Amino acid sequence: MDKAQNHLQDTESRILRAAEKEFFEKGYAGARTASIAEAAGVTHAMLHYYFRTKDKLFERIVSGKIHMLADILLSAVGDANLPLEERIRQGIERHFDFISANRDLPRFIVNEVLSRPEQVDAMNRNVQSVVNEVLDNLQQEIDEYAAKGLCRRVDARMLLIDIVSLNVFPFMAAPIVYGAIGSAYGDYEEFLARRKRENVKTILEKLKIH
Amino acid sequence: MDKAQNHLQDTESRILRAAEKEFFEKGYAGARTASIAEAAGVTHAMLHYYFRTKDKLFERIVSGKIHMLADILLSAVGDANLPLEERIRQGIERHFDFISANRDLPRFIVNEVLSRPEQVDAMNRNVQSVVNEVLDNLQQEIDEYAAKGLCRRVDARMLLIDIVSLNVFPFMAAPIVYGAIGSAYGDYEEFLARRKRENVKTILEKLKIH
DNA sequence: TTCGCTTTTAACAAAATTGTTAGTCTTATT
DNA sequence: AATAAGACTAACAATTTTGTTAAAAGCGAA
Repeated sequence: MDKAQNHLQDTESRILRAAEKEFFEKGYAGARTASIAEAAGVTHAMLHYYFRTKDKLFERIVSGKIHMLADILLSAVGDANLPLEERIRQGIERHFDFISANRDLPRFIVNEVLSRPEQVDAMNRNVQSVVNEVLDNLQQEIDEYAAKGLCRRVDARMLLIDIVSLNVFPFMAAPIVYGAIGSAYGDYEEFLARRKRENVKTILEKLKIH
Repeated sequence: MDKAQNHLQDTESRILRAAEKEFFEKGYAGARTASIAEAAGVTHAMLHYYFRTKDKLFERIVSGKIHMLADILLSAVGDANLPLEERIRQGIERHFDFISANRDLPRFIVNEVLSRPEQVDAMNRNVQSVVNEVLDNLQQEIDEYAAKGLCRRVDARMLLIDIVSLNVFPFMAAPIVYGAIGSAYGDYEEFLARRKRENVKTILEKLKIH
């Protein structure tokens, strides 16, 4: 061990965990450094000792989350040996499951990251190349299938926006979407399972030749 | 006139306009009453004179916006004489145009309203009855068409969630969606026009019998 | 004009919030 | 054990932010 280890977890990571929770729930402006320290079970000054300022602590959280986004995009690409339809189904489901496992991440990104132009730039720089690569491959595969008459020649970029929109929005607006409509399908988890199937169906329908 | 009219606009509405802008841009926690007063061109104390507290001013803005949501839903219902497909197309387009004309409204609602449970309840109470009425009518019409073999028997509730998701998400996440993908289609307005057509197509595809 | 009401101002008060600092405690190493 | 480095605490300072208040100014009606 290159560091002294405290009983349960070291102070720095306790602060980070508490900070993530606070920033996710209240946003940057609404978050209080004192609340973070209290939730982490440390004195207020420790937060400044480890991270200097509220801003630097926030940046640290954000940069971790931005990396998650690139990761999930790549991991959703899936197995190149599968037939196109199956790959797309798998991609949609993996993306949906990721959002489901990180339910307040989209709102955090949209609210806190997108309102800071510098971070939008950083994010686009990080994401754009991998997105374009994924999209170019997908488009090529769609075109090949279409040439053989196996699917329609749809636009891969539009398809990606469709998928992300369908998967993400119901989580972001969950209290209204479920409150006003979704509750007709049972409890929240049942509703989500239904949405997941529906989204796969919606997207595959666009590809299918009838 | 029952009130003295100042040169351009009375103080109260100038504060309201400035407040809406500030709350939309920075959220409740990030908004500063001093900035609002300055932007409105009045002294800081006037804000408290007219609205007592920052909170009451915020509630006033929110309640106006919640009413807009119910209105657009109803106005998107459209002309009952049109054939089903045309009505749905019109509904999607009207909804899209409304969001396009109020581009930061969705983010405001999701960020600021959905994080306050009392307001979510208020909103659901306001919206739920009209949503259910609209949905019941739509479902009935879909079923009639389906019985005649004119369309597929799709679930109206799922369809509504699809429409709202497809229309709203690209606006909420505009900086990434356009920055990473959309810019391939030209300028932002061109991209939006393309998205609008694409969304109509996606939804109608779900209904179509091939 | 004078009276009474609303609107506006400037200064102030109270609380909250971020950040600092001087000094103490702990711990590993020699 | 002595030392030095890092971890930690408590108290404090500076600023920001919301909200108040007492008095002044504006304005219509009697």
